[in-house]
Amino acid sequence: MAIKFELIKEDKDSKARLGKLHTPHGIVETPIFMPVGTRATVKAMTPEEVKDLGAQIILSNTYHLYLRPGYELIKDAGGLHKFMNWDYPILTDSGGFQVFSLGNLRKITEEGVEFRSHIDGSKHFISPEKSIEIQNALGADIMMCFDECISYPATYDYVRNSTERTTRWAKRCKEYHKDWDKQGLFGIVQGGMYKELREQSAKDMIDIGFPGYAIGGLSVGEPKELMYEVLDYTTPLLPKNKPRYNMGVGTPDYLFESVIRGIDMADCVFPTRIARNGTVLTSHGRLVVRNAKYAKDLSPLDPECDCYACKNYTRSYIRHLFNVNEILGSRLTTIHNLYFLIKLMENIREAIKEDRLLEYKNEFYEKYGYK
RNA sequence: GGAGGAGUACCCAAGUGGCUAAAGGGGACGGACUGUAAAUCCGUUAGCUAAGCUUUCACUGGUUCAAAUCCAGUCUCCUCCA
Repeated sequence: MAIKFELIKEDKDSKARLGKLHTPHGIVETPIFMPVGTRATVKAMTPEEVKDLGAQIILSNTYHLYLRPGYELIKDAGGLHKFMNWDYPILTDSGGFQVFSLGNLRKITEEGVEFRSHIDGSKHFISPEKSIEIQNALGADIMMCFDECISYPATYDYVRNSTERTTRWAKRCKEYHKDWDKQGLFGIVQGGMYKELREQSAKDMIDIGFPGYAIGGLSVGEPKELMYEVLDYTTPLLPKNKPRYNMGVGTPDYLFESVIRGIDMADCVFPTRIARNGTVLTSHGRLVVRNAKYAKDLSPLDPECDCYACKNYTRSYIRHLFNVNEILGSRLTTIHNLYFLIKLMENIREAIKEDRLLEYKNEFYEKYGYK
């Protein structure tokens, strides 16, 4: 089996876990934050930089790579790892999120999803089998089942029908995938914000059986308390000896709250996206570095940070770069934000190890300015 | 000296009697961003005691119920001819 999860320790005050995720391209320490590199690149970063920031695994995307450059090209290039020069673990999303994000550009049927390309409007059809075929060609260590990420709010009937279909699709994904020594495949629990449907979905996914389970359909616009509530009752349903992945969360509070509820993995475009838009995460909260008030501020983005950007550059300089639309601005803020979350997860792992996660969380929240 | 053209908000620029505190860009300022249709998107950008009121389209005066828009004069700039 390509994917093995080693549970090292459980936190005494919460459901947090410390673990090691074994993959064909190395071991990932959990809980982990995974930077997103949708189009075979973590935007603005070289893979070497991503690695130097401490990233252990990155995400990429089936739908985007299928459209461009095409999965056969990547297969011929020796797979995604080789193609993008990243020799560490990769997880590919199935295209399921695009069923959500592409809105009226897609049509869902039992067979699969018809997409209108967001690039040129051309029609494409992705079924569970097709998604796995593409992901097999890409060769990521961890593949995701093709699912529908349901938007919020959604009616009970819609969620039930969609979730049941996601379950049928998961079976088809599992059946289609052959080489389990080379690549793992995770199931995705859906069920919207309905407890009963989450429970059913979790049970169904476990019955099908995967080396890891994700909780999908969260962080789609629902109030955060609702997300925490869903995590509260969904996470404990998942097997202890398998990794649990909360898809699409990446603010510090979401990460803390997920980990505390027993989540091992998370990914998010948040740090890289807001970085390119001129916002950074700091130990004292978010800071919009392109704001005028930093024009003459010669301090680093975060005085308590020892990332490359903070060690070498000032807010004033980085604001200037944004002001004149120089690409280095985005690069520096991206470096900082990724480092910030990677370091945060490192601290979280350390805190779990020392049984002081909740203390650490409280300290962090207070300083960051949460609540 | 002669002929023609132009002066609009921070900048460029549309508008040539009422629906114009004035289109559209840019800039500036602020906000959003959560399995990436994103180096994107949204909002504000004359002043105020902001419902409303007051002062604006080079300047001065005039015509009109009503003027950025019409008329007269003045100033400034541009092009061409001497």
